[in-house]
Amino acid sequence: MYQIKATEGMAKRACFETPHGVIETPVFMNVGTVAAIKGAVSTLDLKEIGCQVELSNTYHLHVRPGDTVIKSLGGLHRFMVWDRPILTDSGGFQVFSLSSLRKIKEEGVHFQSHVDGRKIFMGPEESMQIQSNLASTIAMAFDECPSSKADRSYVQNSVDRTTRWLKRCKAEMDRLNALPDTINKEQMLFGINQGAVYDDIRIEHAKAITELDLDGYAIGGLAVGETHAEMYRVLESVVPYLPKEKPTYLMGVGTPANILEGVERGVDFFDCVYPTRNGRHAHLYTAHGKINLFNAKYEQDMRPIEEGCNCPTCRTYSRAYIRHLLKAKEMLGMRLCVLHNLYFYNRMMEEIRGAIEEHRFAAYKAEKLYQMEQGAD
RNA sequence: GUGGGUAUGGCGCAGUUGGCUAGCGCGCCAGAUUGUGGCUCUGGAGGCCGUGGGUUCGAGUCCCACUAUCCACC
Repeated sequence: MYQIKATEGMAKRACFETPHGVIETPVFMNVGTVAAIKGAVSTLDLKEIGCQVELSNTYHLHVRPGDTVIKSLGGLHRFMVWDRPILTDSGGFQVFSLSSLRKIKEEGVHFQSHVDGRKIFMGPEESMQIQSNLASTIAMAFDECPSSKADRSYVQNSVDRTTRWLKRCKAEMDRLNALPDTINKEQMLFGINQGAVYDDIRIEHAKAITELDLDGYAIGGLAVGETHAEMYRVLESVVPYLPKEKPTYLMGVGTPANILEGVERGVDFFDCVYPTRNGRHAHLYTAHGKINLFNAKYEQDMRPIEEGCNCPTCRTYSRAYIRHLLKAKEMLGMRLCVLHNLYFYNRMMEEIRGAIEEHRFAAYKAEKLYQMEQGAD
């Protein structure tokens, strides 16, 4: 059940009810691919920094420890001790990101495991079965994410196949949810729109997938090499063709600025590896832009990462100390940085929700972008 | 004390029978990174080749002395 509480232009402030609790949108989902937020961050930490939804990956968990193992242990929620919503990505993106290790066919994709090299086959049915075993709150459809450089005919063929795959996903999900030994019989399914930067292909695809009446719709295949202008244009073209009574999810995006632009164009869900990956590599987000703690100028800087930030890291430690930890490759350094970055993202989403509720999102966005462009010291 | 080895950017090393603006790894400095392979990639700074002399058109490369350091022996 998706309920809109306020709107401002295309921007929406809504509540999305799930079997694992309500998701307040717009929301940023914290990425924990292998059922772990990289950087020694626990699910207890996630609660402290305001995470609503955790995101894990079908392909990675299938390879290790195995979805049947997780099912026998009671599902992903119990396994990682997280009682809030979990969204599992379908493995479709790995068709793109592990492109040197796979072959795409009509029935599905043959992978070579990145861990031990063994052969793995994943098609729509397999992806749904794995996600059902993981018992995540929201399962993503198994799709192909074509390269932003792919030519028109390749993209058209790929998108047509993704539509056929989606129908198989839906049928398999319905079948699995009806089985007696399925852990989460209310598992939801989101479809994924593709079409690279070809607006007309995107729109036709959006029309085709919305006929299936799924629980939500994602826009995939963006932020994979195209320009920001192209990404925003595609959003403006496609979002109007997605149902307004369902959540819209922009996959893999993005920077704080990307998120503000996405919210303005009607997106409810976001996820991105930036706060975690950049945190591990000393890139920290602040209201005044990104800082690189590896820079020598922070060697004796006793200020917190961000003045006024209420995250566990900024309440306690200095830039100088964290820089030292990172330089010494101490795990604590990564952990403190990832905590700060995730807190930053989650807090920004909270501010965005408040701004839309009070119909001042446009002003909030302009102010936020202006501040970030000023640069931090 | 004797014999032998080694001295090249912060550290560890390459530098062919002497020949163009002396390289490499790590580190350092800076930048990239968008449904995560704890990565990866891209730039940059930094060396009068231990010191002094010699041979030569030309020496990091050859010769002599000195200094430092390592190993073995007394």
